[in-house]
Amino acid sequence: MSTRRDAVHDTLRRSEGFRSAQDVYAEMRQHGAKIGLTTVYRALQALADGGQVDVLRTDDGESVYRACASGDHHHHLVCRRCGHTVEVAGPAVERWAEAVGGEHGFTEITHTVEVFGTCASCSASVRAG
Amino acid sequence: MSTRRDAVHDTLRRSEGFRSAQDVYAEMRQHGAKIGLTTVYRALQALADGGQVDVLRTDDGESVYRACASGDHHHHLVCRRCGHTVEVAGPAVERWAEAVGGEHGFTEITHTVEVFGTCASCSASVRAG
DNA sequence: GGAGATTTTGACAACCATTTTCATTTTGCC
DNA sequence: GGCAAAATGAAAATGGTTGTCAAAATCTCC
Repeated sequence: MSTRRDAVHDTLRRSEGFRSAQDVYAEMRQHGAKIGLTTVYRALQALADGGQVDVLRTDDGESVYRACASGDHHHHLVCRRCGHTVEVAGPAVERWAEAVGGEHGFTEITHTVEVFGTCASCSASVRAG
Repeated sequence: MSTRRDAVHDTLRRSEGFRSAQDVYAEMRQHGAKIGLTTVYRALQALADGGQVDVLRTDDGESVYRACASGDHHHHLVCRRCGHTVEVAGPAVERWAEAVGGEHGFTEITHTVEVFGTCASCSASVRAG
């Protein structure tokens, strides 16, 4: 029903890595879109609730969003310099989390796993400095 | 040097799970401590920087702290109901993170891994109603 | 096509954890 | 004691996010 939500989703899809709400808002305005910050937040939240985008928190507490290729459960390998993100599957980690939880009598196990690093091209440009 | 920082550290040590800064502050005041919120934040930050407490972010963006028994790298199994926390080691996860990063040409790999669940006593009390 | 109900939108204000500011107090040192 | 440096904390500022509410867009039934 909402063109706005789709517009937000599209903007996200065009991005390489995770983007903040403010960021998405700024970009959309720059491209001439008539949309309010409130609506961007609402759209992002709706998309996240519907599982159409992934959310994570930066170190400084900002929520960042990404339209992922895979709808299945997966994790992220994020370049801490340029934000470039690779989706990775980790069956070993899933099993480990379940096992660890089970050992201690925990049920309804969920987990958060994110991997950060410096991607190849960023470490190259740092060396070129 | 600072009695304040120790007091904050002690308060944290007496707690079972992760506590927010506001939380620690409230508790200290309740016990008659003369301390300001600013100082609690500063102490917590210093302790975190020094690796004496672990930090993580709740879903709603609040920072929560915990004085952990182990100074070594470890992860947490947190009860999402009562906050009860178990420290767990996960050599398999460490290796997995390194491997995944390496495969994609990433260097200086770090990772965040947290496991959530409902602990045995909480699921028992839920069943009991 | 249109009146009225319903939903969506967005400018603005409110929230709230966290940080900054800065004047005061405490501490370390001689 | 006296003085400089560090620590403290009350109050104000910050900033991402959420709530409010009136205007605008959309739907619905006739």
